[in-house]
Amino acid sequence: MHVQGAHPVADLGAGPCDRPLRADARKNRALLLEAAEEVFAERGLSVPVDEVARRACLGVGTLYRHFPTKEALFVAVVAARIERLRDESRCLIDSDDPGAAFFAFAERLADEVRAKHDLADALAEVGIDYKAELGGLVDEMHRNVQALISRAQAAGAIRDDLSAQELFGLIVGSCMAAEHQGLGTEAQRRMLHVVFDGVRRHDS
Amino acid sequence: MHVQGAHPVADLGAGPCDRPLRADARKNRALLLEAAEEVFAERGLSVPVDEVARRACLGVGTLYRHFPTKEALFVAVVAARIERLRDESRCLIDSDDPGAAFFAFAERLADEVRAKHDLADALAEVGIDYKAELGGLVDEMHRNVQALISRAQAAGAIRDDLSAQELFGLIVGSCMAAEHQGLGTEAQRRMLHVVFDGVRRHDS
Amino acid sequence: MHVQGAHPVADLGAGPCDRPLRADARKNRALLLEAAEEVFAERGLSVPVDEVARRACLGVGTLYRHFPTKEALFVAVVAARIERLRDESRCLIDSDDPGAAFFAFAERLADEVRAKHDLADALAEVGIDYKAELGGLVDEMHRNVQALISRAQAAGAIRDDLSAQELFGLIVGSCMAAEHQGLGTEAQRRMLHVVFDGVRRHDS
Amino acid sequence: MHVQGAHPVADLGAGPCDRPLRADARKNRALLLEAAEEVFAERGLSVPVDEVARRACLGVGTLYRHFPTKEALFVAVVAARIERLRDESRCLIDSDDPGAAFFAFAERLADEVRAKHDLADALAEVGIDYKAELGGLVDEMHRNVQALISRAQAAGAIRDDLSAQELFGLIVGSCMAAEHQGLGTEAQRRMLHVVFDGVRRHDS
DNA sequence: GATGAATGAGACTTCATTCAT
DNA sequence: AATGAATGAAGTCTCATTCAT
Repeated sequence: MHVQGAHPVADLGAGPCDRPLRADARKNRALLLEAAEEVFAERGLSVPVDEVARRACLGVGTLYRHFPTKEALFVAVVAARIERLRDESRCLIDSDDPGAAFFAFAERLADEVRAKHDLADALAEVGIDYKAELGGLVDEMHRNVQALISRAQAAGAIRDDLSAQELFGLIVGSCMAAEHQGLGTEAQRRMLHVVFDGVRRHDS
Repeated sequence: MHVQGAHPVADLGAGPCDRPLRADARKNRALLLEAAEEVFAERGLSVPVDEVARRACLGVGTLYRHFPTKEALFVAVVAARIERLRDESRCLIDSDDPGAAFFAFAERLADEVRAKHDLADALAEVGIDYKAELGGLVDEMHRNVQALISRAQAAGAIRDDLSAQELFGLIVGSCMAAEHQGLGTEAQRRMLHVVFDGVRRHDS
Repeated sequence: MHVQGAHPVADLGAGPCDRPLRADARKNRALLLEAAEEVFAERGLSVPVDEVARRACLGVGTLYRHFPTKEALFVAVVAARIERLRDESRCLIDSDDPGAAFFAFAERLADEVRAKHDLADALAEVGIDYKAELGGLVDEMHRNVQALISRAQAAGAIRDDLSAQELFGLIVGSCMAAEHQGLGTEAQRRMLHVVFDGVRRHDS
Repeated sequence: MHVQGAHPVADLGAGPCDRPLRADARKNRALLLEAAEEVFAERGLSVPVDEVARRACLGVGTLYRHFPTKEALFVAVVAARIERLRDESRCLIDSDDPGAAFFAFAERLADEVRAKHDLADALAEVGIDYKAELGGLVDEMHRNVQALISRAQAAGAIRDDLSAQELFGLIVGSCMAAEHQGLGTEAQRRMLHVVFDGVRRHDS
């Protein structure tokens, strides 16, 4: 899933550390990130940090050694997800079928959002608060997605007036709402297809 | 706790009440609801209740006399909004142009959601948590909207596979996401039109 | 002990409140201040605020309603003491025997400091951090003391090169140190008299 | 815990050690003491131990190997300073001019205290808490200072009712207070001279 | 009925100390 | 012996809710 080298999760929020983290520390960091992702997804951003620590079977202190703030932890969770999407979008850019590539990514984005409502909040809030902190990561992903869009538009597969931001808004928003309303998979699928149909080129 | 008929949470001056509150009490209740709507819209659901009381120029005690719980206050705010939408949808049902009526309501819903992010959360969460508490109110509104949809479908204006819930999800979701991302009015408008295009009948 | 009207303790840190505090609230505020004075004196500034609250037989919440911050509480304690000294110094200004008045105040200051080592810290720190917060209070007291000094100097009772600040430093410092070293009353008295002798006019 | 002779806490390179630490260990111990002295002086006793370790470019673990407790580290810092003063006072005892020797030491003590507010706290608290732990060190210094005082008294240079403890109290206290009040060097000098004048023999 | 003071559980965060590497 | 990651008790502060005035 991680396409290129090293420790892609660790390069955000950890600051510039000369030597890589010790083996156990890296494992714990990953445990914490995983636990946080789960817990935030299950119970929203208002869960106490102690809960995250407990889920990771670690002390709060450890959590705070890795993430100096609850917000930092959250940002790191979001960053990990954005990284995944960035990498996946990059892989799709060179596809032979730009339309298919576009919709594949859109589906993938929807998958990621579904059942993970904090990413929804997160991506939604990224545009406002976290853009600074997530640095170029969001921009990179946006550039990739914009490329997917442009190529799909050039191929005549989708409408011309659509930006990456709007695409994110539509998909994230619909999934988020669907989930909050407790709609079943079927209804979610229909909603997504309404969006897809809206995105497709019309001759109206 | 609810003593008399119908939808006791919502009657803030709309319909005639079986045993009406004293004049000043009713005024205070209205003040509180108004303040709560404002404050929740501005700062989200996490504002302290004291803030709501202060905005209404009343003591917390008074607030708690009218609403036994912060949640109850919130439900009442949501209820008031749903009532408005219910009434507006009812008025549109008998329109001569079902397609136009449908889109008019959809625009109206989007207006209501825009810049009121708590209603977004609220409507979104209604499907899950508050359905019970909001009693038939949501159902009524849904029935009205379903009627709008059916008539628009019969008139060939919109696609056949669309339920009221999905419509809500799409509109609420896109507005909510647009707002959170800080997108401008123009982008929001484009997103909404993507949804509208998706909702329209296609011959694909 | 309070020379002029009303509630001299409450007019610091409470902000401008139109109507005076309710009777019980004022009582509790006083209880808290008293408890804080005691507890700080006994165990230094590092006591948990909970301890202060417990001593006052009140909840922490109440403490925080009256003093928004641990520091604010501390400032209020200091303020109460400075008020006392300000008032006492004012009373001594018009004495017929400026030298005696000066030494009387100096003794009084020493009494206040002795066995209250937080005032020591407090007065000491006033010059740096709290000057802003204690507003004119410290200045008022300093002006009074400066007047005492000037009159005593004019009367030839004390040396010419002495400012109020230095006087405070000498007295507070010696008492504080004496107390910390666990010196007995006798030694403290001797130290104070060394200072007094140093302060007196010499013909050297 | 203290295995061999005399004043085991203080031997950081001063005297010959019965079973000397390995060269690097001794260097680390010295680094830590130096760092602690600096850091405590700059930021007070409340600095985290990690800060001391970082300043010494060592791990906390190393710190704890040398000093079993934060308090132990602090005691060691104080001990080092007291040793210096002890040695200096010893050198002055045989001076030809006991009065000058006395005031020289007093100035020296003031220098040591000035701008090192932890020694102030430390020396002040020595009398209470650390006396036991610092073993005979303080006593030795006190004996030396007492000798200085006695000789100066015999020479008629200073008043007869002055003990070493009181001298310390006066000097430490005035410097400490001066520093806390943020008084400039000039005011500090004046305060010290008031004390000196008080200490001198008067024929009053 | 209205007021706002009181309450205290619980949130986030720090830091002295221990222990695996 | 050195390192720095882990620990968790304890501290400050918030806020939903109750209750005396």
